[in-house]
Amino acid sequence: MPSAPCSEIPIATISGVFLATYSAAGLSQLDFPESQRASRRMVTTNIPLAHARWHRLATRAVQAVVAGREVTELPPLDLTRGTEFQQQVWRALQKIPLGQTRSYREIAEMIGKPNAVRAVGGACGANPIPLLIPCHRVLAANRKIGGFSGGLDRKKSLLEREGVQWRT
DNA sequence: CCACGGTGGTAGA
DNA sequence: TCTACCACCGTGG
Repeated sequence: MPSAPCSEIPIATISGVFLATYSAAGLSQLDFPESQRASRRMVTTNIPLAHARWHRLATRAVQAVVAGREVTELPPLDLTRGTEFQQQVWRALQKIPLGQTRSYREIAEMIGKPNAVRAVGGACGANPIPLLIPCHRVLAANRKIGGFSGGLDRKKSLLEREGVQWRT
């Protein structure tokens, strides 16, 4: 029995070609078009049926977020690569509705660690599935843009499409 | 250990 | 408002 390999499959959007990675448990990673990983992508052949099914959902979901539309259905997300703390943060991020934002402090409070504010920032930066785990909807407490590992320009355009305002 | 963040709150100019 | 300074805490080396 071959151990289940990961599939890497591109997702074409109006903002470039992302790269989705699937494990046996679900979507495990999403890379930005300009990332090394996305540009060096190998074409995965013999894609398992489960991965193909998840990919259809992931494709629609990524295209929706990029366009500022509501996500209807997500594939299962495999977050097991993260630490316990990171997984808590990532789950909290998933609760932020389209068009809304939270501060790093509010996320820290949501997971019951009100003082772990900076660590929350770190966990956001380690988010393996940006867009679908909407770390772009986290702003600084003063309502300024904050940071974004995928590039601030991308964060800004995502927020713009969702109709979110921030302070310059 | 130590150093480093996608922070936040305070103080003073 | 802007700057400087520091407490805070999870990660990775």
